[in-house]
Amino acid sequence: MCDNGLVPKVVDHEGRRAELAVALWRVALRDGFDAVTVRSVAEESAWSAGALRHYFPDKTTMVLFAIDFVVESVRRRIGDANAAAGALTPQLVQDHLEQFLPLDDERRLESEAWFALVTLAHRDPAAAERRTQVDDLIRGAVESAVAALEELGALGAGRTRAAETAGLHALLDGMVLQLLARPPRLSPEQARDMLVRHLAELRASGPGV
Amino acid sequence: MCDNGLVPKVVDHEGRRAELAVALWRVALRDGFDAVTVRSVAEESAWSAGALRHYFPDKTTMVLFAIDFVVESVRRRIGDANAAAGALTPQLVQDHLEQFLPLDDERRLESEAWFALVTLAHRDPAAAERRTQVDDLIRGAVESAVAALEELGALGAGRTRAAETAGLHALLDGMVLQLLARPPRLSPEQARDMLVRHLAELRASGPGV
DNA sequence: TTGATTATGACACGCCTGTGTCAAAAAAAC
DNA sequence: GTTTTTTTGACACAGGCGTGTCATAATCAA
Repeated sequence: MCDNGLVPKVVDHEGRRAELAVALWRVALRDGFDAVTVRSVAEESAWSAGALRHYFPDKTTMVLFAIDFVVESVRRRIGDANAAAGALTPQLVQDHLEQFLPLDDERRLESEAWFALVTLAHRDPAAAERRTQVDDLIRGAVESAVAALEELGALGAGRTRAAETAGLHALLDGMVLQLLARPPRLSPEQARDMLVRHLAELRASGPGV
Repeated sequence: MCDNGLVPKVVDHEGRRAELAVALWRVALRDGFDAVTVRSVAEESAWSAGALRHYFPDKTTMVLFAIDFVVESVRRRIGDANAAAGALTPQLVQDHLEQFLPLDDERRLESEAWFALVTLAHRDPAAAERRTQVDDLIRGAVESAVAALEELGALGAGRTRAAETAGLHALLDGMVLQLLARPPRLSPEQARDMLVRHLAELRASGPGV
């Protein structure tokens, strides 16, 4: 393309995409996910609608990128926390699991993104596949939390890692849903309490032992 | 209007509305809730789009009616089961709670309706109010289940009705979400097991006792 | 049969959507 | 300044949406 040595204007495509993703989530959180259109994101980001097409071939790609963008930030945060973690303690496990609950603005955005993905997955096969990946990510984090409890000797007799992971995962999903509801059906304090109680529960022997 | 004693043609409005609601859910289950439009419901019900306006002033009213239609059928089914119930047993409590899980086609429709309501409530205040009512209905049913366990002496020491109700409600919501996922993250058998285990858990003493 | 009254549904209007097109602006090497 | 390439964004198009309008069909008492 540049056989003659001329160098064209270059822009940071990835950076621009990230900027657009942020604008998209601003719209989604303010006006609801259905208000996310090519035009609304364009206006929010102060660019023209046509310009968006130079970074995303279509709307679906844009939305999925925005979702991946958030998922990646969650992954990074969790990774950082793991790296910075000192001695394994029950409190650490609790903190680890709380990363998936919308207990502050940052995590509320992430939970909203998760919910948007769940909704989207209901009609779009591509989004459904993405949802499975995200669910696997959460499932893995929950499983490692349960494994940590086991290592700490905080997993009661008669409890299997698989069963407790599945149960805890379902509980977390439900809690997110109720924390996200407007008006909220669960306060952050109640949610934390619920998690504390559940982890304490896992300390005792399982049912039928 | 009928001063001269003439009686115009009469139709069963409520029956027609019910028929349209059924058609709406057929569309929603087959093509996704976003495929529900005035035109698609009209085609599904083999009526003209304009005809629908004679039974619902607008689309929102139609959708909310369809949701209420399902909620009412749930309420009726639960009420019938309660009336027909014999002696209070743990199995009865289990059955009662399973009514809220999408374990067969009928209850899958109901759960889909619930999920559609949750989604809708995210953007529409009227739907949000409806969602609160439905959540209260579920919450009440869960609470009465916990109360039944207490009566049966199947609620361990150190467990409060409020806390266990909230926890069980969140767990159920999460289970529904995972049962509804495609591909399902939870099989009906796993879901039933999870519920059995949770109820058995409630039999034991609570954490910290 | 007739006439009053409602039920019905075809049609069109305006809006918003995603998405192509294409001329103009911008940037960097010469 | 000139030239070449990429970036940019205004514009238009087709399609689907919710929702009004209004002539026609259907119904039943007289």
